[in-house]
Amino acid sequence: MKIAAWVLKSEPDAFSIDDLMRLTQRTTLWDGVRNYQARNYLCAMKIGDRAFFYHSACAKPAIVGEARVVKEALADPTQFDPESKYFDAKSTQEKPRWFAPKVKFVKKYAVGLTRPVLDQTPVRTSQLFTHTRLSVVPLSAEHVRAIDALLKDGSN
DNA sequence: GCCAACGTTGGC
DNA sequence: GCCAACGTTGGC
Repeated sequence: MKIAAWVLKSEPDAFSIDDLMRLTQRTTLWDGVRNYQARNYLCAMKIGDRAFFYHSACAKPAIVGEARVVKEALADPTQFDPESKYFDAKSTQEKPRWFAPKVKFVKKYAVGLTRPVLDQTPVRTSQLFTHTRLSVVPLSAEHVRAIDALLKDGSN
């Protein structure tokens, strides 16, 4: 599958799209990911790539907006910080295990694209729903077209 | 709060 | 290298 865009999942209680909007430069390092497949996807992200922001583990799981990759992944600093909950004793500066790209807020949707809505489109076949535990997921061009179609005729 | 799915760890 | 135990995620 040719990757056309990404989905970044976050629990809004921990870090929501509103939190991203409030940050200086509306930019953040997407750190703390500790899953190898997700890590590989983070490393594959290129500057300019589109990344949909998904709220998970909450009352209304949904794609709530989008961001854009502004810096390709570099060693995730939290893995070296013993104070961080993402500290990894097996990581070294020479051989980091975990990487984090930088993403910037692009927009928040007036109406989020909820699970039941996405389930009625080809997006249901994406790893967002077939590999529910993955927190970074690639989307195909078909998936992106389906999302754009929803955005066009909705209140967004 | 429950439960299913699944990734990770560690003993052998 | 297998597999059981365990921890975490995420939808409901």
